[in-house]
Amino acid sequence: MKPFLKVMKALSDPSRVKIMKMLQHRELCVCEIQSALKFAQSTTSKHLQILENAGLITSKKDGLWVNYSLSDGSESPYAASLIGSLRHWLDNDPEIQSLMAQLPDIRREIICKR
Amino acid sequence: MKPFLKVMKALSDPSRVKIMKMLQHRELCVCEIQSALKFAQSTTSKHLQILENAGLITSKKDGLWVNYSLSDGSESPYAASLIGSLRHWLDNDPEIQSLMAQLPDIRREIICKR
DNA sequence: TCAATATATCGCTATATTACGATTTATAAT
DNA sequence: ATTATAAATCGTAATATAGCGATATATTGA
Repeated sequence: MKPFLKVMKALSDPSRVKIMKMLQHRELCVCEIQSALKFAQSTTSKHLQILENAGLITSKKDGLWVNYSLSDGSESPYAASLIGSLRHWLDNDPEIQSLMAQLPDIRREIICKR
Repeated sequence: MKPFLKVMKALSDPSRVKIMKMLQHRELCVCEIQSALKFAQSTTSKHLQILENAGLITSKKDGLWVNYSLSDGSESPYAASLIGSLRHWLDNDPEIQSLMAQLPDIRREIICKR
């Protein structure tokens, strides 16, 4: 039951759902997500840990950056199913849409270096 | 986003997942569910309200009893999808299995009347 | 080696959730 | 009408979650 609940809990938070939707478009580093959601760095990192622990996203280190992307779902059938459903869900949500609109402007070379 | 989050939150609690799995087998009244989960009546009722509010279950009054059953999903596409997935998910979970084993013995005529 | 940058983790506070008992409401039977 | 039963709602305490700033860790470049 735990793996299932992890996926449900992970997707019970609007910020984490937003992260999932952003990652549908491209992989992102922590500071890009932080900038998009206007959260503290620690908060952003925590959300990412929760999503990763549920098997919904994966991370790949690249020098100083950690790139997060959608998981292939091999870790959890529940994650796999929800990742698939989320691809077409919530695209018409106004909050998601405005977030997607600003996504092209969020580039690590410009946004990061604090 | 709210309707989606309601479904995810509703399914983030192990007791509510158990209720969903029990309702796959047959409709149940509050005191039957209460007896199966060993919860106080108010706690049981609250869980049912949360599931119903998410569009995952529906209720039908029959005299003193309120019978709860799985929703047809027409209220929420997210609920519809998860109701479908849950039909085959978690059947091998030990907690779910032992709950299902005792389900035949939980009958309102015997259990209720407190 | 030292400084700068990106991320992760820790400690704390505010808020949300879960559980209970007590009370209220609705229905049925006497 | 009165009593009994099933369920819903209210108030409250315990626990979990989300957010932040401060700190620790890891990597890069000078």
